Amino acid sequence: MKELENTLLEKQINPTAMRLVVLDYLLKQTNAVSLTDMELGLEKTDRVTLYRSVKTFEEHGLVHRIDDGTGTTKFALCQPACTVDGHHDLHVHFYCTNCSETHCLPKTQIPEVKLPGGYERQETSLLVKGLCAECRK
Amino acid sequence: MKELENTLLEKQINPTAMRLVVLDYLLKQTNAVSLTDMELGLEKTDRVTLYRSVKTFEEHGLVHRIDDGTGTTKFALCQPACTVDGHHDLHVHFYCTNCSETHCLPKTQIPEVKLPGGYERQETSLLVKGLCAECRK
DNA sequence: AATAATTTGCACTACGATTGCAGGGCATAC
DNA sequence: GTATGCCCTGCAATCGTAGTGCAAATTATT
Ligand SMILES: [Mn+2]
Ligand SMILES: [Mn+2]
Ligand SMILES: [Zn+2]
Ligand SMILES: [Zn+2]
Repeated sequence: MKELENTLLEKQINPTAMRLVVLDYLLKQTNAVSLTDMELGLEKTDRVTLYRSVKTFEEHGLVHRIDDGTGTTKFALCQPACTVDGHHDLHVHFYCTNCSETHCLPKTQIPEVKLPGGYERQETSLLVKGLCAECRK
Repeated sequence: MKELENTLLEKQINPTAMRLVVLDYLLKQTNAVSLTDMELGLEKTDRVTLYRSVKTFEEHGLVHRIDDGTGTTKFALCQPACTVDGHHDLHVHFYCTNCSETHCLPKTQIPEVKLPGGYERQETSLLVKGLCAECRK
């Protein structure tokens, strides 16, 4: 698992046992996951440690947090462009109202929004709710 | 205060004393407000009653809820276009990272987003975080 | 006024997010 | 090899918001 270790090192994250496990888990997901998802998906993990692990990941540009309107924060791995300097990938997120899954749509970028005079943008997030491809079949 | 009463009646909301007070409060706000804001801004109110009042308002197209990423839901009055059939105003919301205020930007509509094949949209929300006009001065 | 329907207030529950702190692991210095 | 310090982990506990159940109060209907 040198691969995993290098991923962390590249983002200047100390590759501890716990963090390697968390990264491994995240790499296997196709949807954004909550802390509870991780807790259930991993053996013998403490919720708070998970919480702090993903927080560290987030601060180093390895994962991004997603607010899908459910009240439970979800997390997903970032595109390579993201660094410790910030998250530089402005893609749309999708929440399926049927299966309750949250997806990143990395190929769907958030369009430019022209703000009224005086406002200064720092971050933008766009969430679409609806039916995912699976649930529409 | 026939005015207030009519506003409620137009949306087919029973104009109780409590609801008139809540509507009056909302009309005076320039920002979106949380339940706690209302609770503090009004005398002698029960949080749960407020909760249910705005819920009713929301269901009848009088207010809309705003998720500004803080974890605390905010509420604001709708544009006239909204009815009991649904909220028909897709404007951008803005959260100021300095003063922590949340604004509706009714003149800034959410642009079209083309979803990948198979996805079906039901709702769209767009949140911009940054500095508001006041805080940038 | 009596009755029925709706609304309100209080108590209590649920749950995710977050903190404090003590103990464990690890690297480095001596 | 042992001591020192720093980072990481796990547990307990707290916080804050959302939400429910039910009885009492209010409002509408007859
Ligand atoms: Mn994403
Ligand atoms: Mn709004
Ligand atoms: Zn789905
Ligand atoms: Zn501001």
